[in-house]
Amino acid sequence: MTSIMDARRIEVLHAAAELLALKPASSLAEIASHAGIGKATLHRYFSSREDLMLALGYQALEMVSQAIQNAQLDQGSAIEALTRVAEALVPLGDKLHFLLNEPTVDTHPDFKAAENNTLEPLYQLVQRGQSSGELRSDLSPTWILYILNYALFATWQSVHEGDLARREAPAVLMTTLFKGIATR
Amino acid sequence: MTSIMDARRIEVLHAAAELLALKPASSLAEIASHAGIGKATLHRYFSSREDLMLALGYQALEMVSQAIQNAQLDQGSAIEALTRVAEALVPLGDKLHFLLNEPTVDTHPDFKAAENNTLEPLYQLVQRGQSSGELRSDLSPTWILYILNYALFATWQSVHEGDLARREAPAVLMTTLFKGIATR
DNA sequence: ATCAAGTGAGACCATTTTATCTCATTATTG
DNA sequence: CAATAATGAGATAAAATGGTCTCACTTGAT
Repeated sequence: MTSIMDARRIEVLHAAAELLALKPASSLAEIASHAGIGKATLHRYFSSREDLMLALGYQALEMVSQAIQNAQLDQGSAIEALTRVAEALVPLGDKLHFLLNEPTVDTHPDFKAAENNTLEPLYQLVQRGQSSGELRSDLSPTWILYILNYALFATWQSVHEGDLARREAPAVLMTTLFKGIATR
Repeated sequence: MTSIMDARRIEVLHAAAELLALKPASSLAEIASHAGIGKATLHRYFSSREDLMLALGYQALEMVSQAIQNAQLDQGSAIEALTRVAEALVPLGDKLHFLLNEPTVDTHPDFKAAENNTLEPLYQLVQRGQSSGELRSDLSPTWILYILNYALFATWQSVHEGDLARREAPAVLMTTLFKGIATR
């Protein structure tokens, strides 16, 4: 009973994320319509807009978490591991895009903590890269994660805008991130 | 008469940009209040919300344009020139931040053109850097401008969040951008 | 000092959006 | 097949917001 509802909720969340990526100011009516359900049903799943947004946020975190697990961060060099995560994350742009803009989500107290929690493995990966000498040690891990995050957004936007081919996007992202834009 | 009103308008715009950077969904009442004026007066300056947002966008472009002119892009190496622009742009974070999220502004037809227009010198600077061999030629200038833009946002956010000292922000930004996060 | 212009506070209306509720219809389950 | 649960469409209320207007008050120019 709840399991089937959970499955349905997830479908709705994906539809919502998809629409919000295109139009961040979508109303609940639009979201329901885009998900192929009625307003009433949407409210049965998520009691308020904030509730929906929060669920959306946690779902996004869950997807990132999955990507991180699949990437097997402890295998191979730190750079290889980072590349694997990035490659897994780039296609998720649509579903993660709203995380940047939506104030509802990142002002919520618990959410920040959850976010830090799921990003923790990445943090440790960066530290491993610094210890092994692969990554610059004169940059703080926090800053490196920041720039990784925003570079991902740049990639998504660029692909969405048509300035960057989807196939080569991850490679361009990684070489830019690792080697920079200057010739050595 | 109009000149004094123009001056007042500009003050209001700065206050509005400041507030919107903190809370992108601010109502007109909040904006007016934060600017220290009444709702009615705000409407006397800007006849509608869209009007205000657009003025905000053009003001932001104007500030960027000024920064570009002051940076004397044709002087010295491309890297030096880029560094000068970035240093000028970093402190303007608050005023430019909303440019990323606000749909009102970047969907407007004329605005995109104006934006491309004021960014044109930067585009040429990047091309100069590629010709002189300072910047990688296997990256498209468009992509380089994208990543520069988002790296700036990362810097603003990072400074705002307290993770990066304002003084060293430009240097960190530029070395990350030019040399990347990997050890050569 | 006087007069005109501009301003602020808030009432007011129209519109949009969230949220609740009802009810007929459809699925589901036993 | 029958009973029960879930759904969709829409009516409705409640809240928020954009935009207009009035009016008393301040400011500044003459």
